[in-house]
Amino acid sequence: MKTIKIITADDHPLFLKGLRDTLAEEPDFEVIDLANNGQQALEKIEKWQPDVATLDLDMPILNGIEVAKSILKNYPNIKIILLSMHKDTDIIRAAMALGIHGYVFKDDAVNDLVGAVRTVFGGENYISVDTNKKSFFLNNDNELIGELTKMEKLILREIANQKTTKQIADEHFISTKTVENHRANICKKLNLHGNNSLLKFAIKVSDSLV
Amino acid sequence: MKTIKIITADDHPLFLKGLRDTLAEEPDFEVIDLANNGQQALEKIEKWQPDVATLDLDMPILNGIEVAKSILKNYPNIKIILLSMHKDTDIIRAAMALGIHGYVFKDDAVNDLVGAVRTVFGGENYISVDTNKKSFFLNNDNELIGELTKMEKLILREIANQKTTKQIADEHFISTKTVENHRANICKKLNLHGNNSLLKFAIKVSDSLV
DNA sequence: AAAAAAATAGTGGCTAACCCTCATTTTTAA
DNA sequence: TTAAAAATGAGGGTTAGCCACTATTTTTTT
Repeated sequence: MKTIKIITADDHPLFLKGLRDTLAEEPDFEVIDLANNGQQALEKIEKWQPDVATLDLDMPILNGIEVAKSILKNYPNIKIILLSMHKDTDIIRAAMALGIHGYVFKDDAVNDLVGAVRTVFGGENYISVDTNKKSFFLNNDNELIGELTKMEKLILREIANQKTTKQIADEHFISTKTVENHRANICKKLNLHGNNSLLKFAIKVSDSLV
Repeated sequence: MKTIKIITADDHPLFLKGLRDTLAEEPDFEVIDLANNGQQALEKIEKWQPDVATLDLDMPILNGIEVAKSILKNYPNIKIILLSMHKDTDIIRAAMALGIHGYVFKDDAVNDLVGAVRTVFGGENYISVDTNKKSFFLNNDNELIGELTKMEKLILREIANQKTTKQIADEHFISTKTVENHRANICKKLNLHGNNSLLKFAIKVSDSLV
């Protein structure tokens, strides 16, 4: 039986140990290397070419999304599972839109991770949520953030960085009205409505905006 | 040789597993029970009367500080080690002032926890020293949050959950004006000014709100 | 070169959040 | 059992973001 080669990255040593031990309990899994941050994860994944990489979302230097982007682009055969504290639909949607294969909540990791590794290794996607929610995500074809233009992404990042419309306008030498138009267009594309909805969204997905 | 009896509490199963495994590797340590939240921790500590209890700071129902207070008051012989993500000097100072015996950063837990258990069991206090780690974890948001009243914390949580003033008012059967007053008082206590500053803050620290 | 998309800028209206002040009742603590 | 703290409620004002339009210039694509 072929073993599934895995590389695991997390910046909390104890969590990393827990992940490694959980995975190592499976006889057909082989944790070939570990990483403490995104940069190291990228290097080790490129060096070892594992079957599956499990990446923490919040890591120093490079976060999980940034590592995933690079891997997905250069090594499309390597399956990526993202681990996160956040059970946030918007972040999950953004991650899956990037082409990440699995999304596991850290709270559920001890139960779900082994299944997630087998699932993505088999070529399917895995999201650890209640089944009713799962179907919603898998059927959702909206690429959302991916549909934004360069300027719209820039402004979304600025909003996530707590900038006001006026600040953004001043710093980029454009009219506040232009910024407002971009805001409106972003809201339309992302189906956001109501008071401060864009600000809320921007802050929530700020990890995913690179 | 007498074994050191330990109870460990953490709301993240994988972290809890990591802690248990780390402690269980020591031949003279005995992890007699585990807990997933503060309430359970309190019950199990009272039931088993361990030598040492390691408590996560951020746990649902009761946080580590609250559990520690109760234990220290009723069972002064049980040693308490607090585990936290936050390298916040004010929190550490507050914890040690309460009479807590050890304070270990989760980042360093895999290296420091065994030593911490031996040290506090021997009757001394233990604080895991900041090695070369990232200083951006040092923020005083949590200290400020501690000064909020129950109602203010509740409303801050609701704001972090994307609720509007009207929604909060309706769901708790109080006037929107009351909610607005609480918002204003929270802003004062936290030194927040300007448009949507409270919303931004609430979303930012939503992980720390227990 | 023409068409499409993106970036630019504006008018005007609306609402939620912020900000200040004040007052009453309830709960907690000294 | 008082005094302090917390929770409740309100008036009145400012502002930033949302919303629905229209319109010109620049860039990209076909």
